[in-house]
Amino acid sequence: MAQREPSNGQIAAAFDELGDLYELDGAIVHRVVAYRAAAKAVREATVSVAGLARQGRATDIKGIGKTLQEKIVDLAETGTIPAAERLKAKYPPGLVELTHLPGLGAKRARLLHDELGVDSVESLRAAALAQQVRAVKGLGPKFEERILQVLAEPPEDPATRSPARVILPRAKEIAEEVAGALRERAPAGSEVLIAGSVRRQADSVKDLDLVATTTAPDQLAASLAALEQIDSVSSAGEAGARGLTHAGIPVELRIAAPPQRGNLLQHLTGSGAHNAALREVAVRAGRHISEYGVLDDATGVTTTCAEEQEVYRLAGLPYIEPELREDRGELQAARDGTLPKLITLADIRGDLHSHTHASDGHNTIEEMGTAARERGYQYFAITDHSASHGFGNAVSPEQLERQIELVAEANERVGGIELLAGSEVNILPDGSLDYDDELLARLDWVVASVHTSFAIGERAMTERMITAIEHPLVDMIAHPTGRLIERRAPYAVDLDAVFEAAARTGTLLEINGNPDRRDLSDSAARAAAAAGVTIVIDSDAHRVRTLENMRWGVATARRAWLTAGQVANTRSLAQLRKLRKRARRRAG
DNA sequence: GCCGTTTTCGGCCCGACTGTTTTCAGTCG
Repeated sequence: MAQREPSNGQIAAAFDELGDLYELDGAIVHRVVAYRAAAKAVREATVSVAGLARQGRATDIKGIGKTLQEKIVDLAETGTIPAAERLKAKYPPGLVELTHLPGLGAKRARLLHDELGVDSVESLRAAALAQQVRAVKGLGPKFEERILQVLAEPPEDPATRSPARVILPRAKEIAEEVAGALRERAPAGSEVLIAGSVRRQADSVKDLDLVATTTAPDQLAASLAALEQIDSVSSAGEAGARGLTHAGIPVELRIAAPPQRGNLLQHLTGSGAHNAALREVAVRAGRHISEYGVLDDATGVTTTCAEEQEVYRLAGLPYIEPELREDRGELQAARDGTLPKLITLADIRGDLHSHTHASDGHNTIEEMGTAARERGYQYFAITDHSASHGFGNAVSPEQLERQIELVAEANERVGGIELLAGSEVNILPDGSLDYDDELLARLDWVVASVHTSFAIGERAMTERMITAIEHPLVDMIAHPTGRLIERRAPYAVDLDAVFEAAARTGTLLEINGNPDRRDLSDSAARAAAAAGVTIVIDSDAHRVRTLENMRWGVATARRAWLTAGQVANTRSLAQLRKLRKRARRRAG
């Protein structure tokens, strides 16, 4: 193959762009929506969609049909999509950019183009300043003013439309502060609940959604402006209020009468795609779901629901957990009765990835072990970095031997929990490890992971990972894709091949609970489990406080549809030990 | 352009807000 395969990100971007172009061209909205849905599906895919398309299997992905599969093949073989080239010749790139401005969409961009020859941010600004925009039929002075305001907005380029997303713990913390402050100001009996992507426990969040029930809606909505977390409020009434935190995160507060609490909570929890799909299911059953109730076609009666369960029941479905509401097959599973019983934090019986001040952690073995015991764990692995970590405080082989003794001593002193002597060993670029086998064989728990040389290319990285996975003494691979949420993309690696090797060898793959990582991701962990891989959820704690990160790993596991049975560290230590490769080998 | 407990054709959520309108179109979530 002469040409490098387009990445999933590149394919998704091409579909988003093609959607924008078709929208400018006046295509029916469903076609445009189909492109955007396909872009999202490709972006979430864990394997090379270009590779799938070449084999004719991209249509297995929901949202990709024969036409889009052909376009992916075109993109892979020629570097472009003919339809996109044709449309790009028709509409200048600046025009597409205009459709991303707030308040402007395809229709108005096209109108400005046809009437005034506007084809860029610059020419739009000039037309608005010359008061030509207000003269266009259908537009007016208010719209023109708004345009100038939008174009003047510092500091970001208004055309990039990329509001910073906040990782989940930060978003959750602010949401809880705002909700708590609202509760304090609300009359007795009021309720303030967190909805939206925070409730779905997404990797990151772009706005905060709150649902309140109260007897004094005007008063509650007005009180949002008075909160110390809130910078400004753009609207407030009995239906709710919208504001901006000092960190620039939009907050939407919606208020319902108590009997409609379930309808509004369901609506505002989303996701948008889940709600749209749920409402389609309901329509087929002759019902119409909105945030106000469920309208029955046959009787003309709208039923309100105090609880979300009731909304789903009226759609003919069992309750669906918030973490599953991403339109990733949950409605089908609900109908078929195959929704998983999701793992919870309470199912976790041990943590198998942690650091002490022997490497880059901040507490002693004893402090970490005691804190783990206080969390109710039965076992806890100390896995400091190996010799070639490269970020200081590397543990030499001699130091690791000493560490094994220290863990054994701490185990005596702490009591009530089994401390395991382990290591997080570097996977070198050729797939080898940086301790010798004799030393590794003495450890209770061997974690291997990549910390250097991320950009060696997909083939080399895949071979590197598989070599480590096939190592008989490696129990688990930590943070298998190296991603950092909102900061660093996963390194190029063939996850299908990694999952196959892990399943074949009985090597466990981690969901790392560090909220910047959550690696494997939800969709990758789901694919891994489907491939027969057993998952471990860890905190990767570097101090006592971050043992708490286990919860973000569990959140990702829930979004990955995982049950307790698919996660190794929900088992007793005796059962966990039987899972280890070396035990399986002995058992034959 | 996708998809199938009605379907290989004919559908494809629901409502708020804004600004332009005189009954609605466009945009947004």
